[in-house]
Amino acid sequence: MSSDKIYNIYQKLYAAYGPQGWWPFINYKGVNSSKEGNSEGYHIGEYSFPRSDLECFEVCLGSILTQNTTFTSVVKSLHNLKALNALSPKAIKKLDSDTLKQAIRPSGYHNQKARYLLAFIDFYEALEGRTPTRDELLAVLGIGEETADSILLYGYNQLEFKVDAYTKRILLQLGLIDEKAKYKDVKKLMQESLYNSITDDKTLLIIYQEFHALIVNHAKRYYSKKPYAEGCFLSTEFRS
DNA sequence: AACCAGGACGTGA
DNA sequence: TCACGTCATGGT
Repeated sequence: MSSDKIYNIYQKLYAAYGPQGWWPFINYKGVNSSKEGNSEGYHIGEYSFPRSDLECFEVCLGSILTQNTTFTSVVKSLHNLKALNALSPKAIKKLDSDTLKQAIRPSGYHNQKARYLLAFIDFYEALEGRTPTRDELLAVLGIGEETADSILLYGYNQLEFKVDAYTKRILLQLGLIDEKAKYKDVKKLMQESLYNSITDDKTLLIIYQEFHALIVNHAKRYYSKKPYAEGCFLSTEFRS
């Protein structure tokens, strides 16, 4: 049954790569923060994040900035904002438009992402610390399904599985979904499968957070350049 | 030098 | 609904 396959995939990825320590925070310096391919920000094996409203907001910032871009580019943008002392909602709002655009330029789409950030900040401030619903997030300009789930999963510790292009690509390769599978279809498969395997919500949350990170880690190695799945240990086991 | 990156929106069928 | 063009910089 495919529920078992999904959890089995998680176990194999975890066995191969270990805990990933997402979401990365630019001000976090832990003993385990020197993760392969990344130099900072990851809190491997620690799950009490975000530790403040500012860290929650940083997840939101990063989730928007990382749209269709690598996170290393986002880190540059976040450092630019930090240099402007503008990692808070109020401080970003005070920046003049061109300064903001220049700061986030490394992550691409700086014109529309600047608008997205400002739109989100208005929304975020109106929350006054409350956890947003998924529908509320989706109503904000610039927040689609993946970004909403990213914010909820890593910024607010909500049980919302984050599906990205890599997730679809791997599941398609393994024959667990078809090409026309939509975001909600893939999310439903992941969540229902994991729910059948894990009953404890706290454990489930950690798995949601680690699983997506593990998928990205694995996909960067074997699902970035075609032909996909070359050398992928999942592909040789699950397909057939 | 083409291709892809931790996507979302606007438009017209 | 859905397919398609657009948005932009940076790395391989």
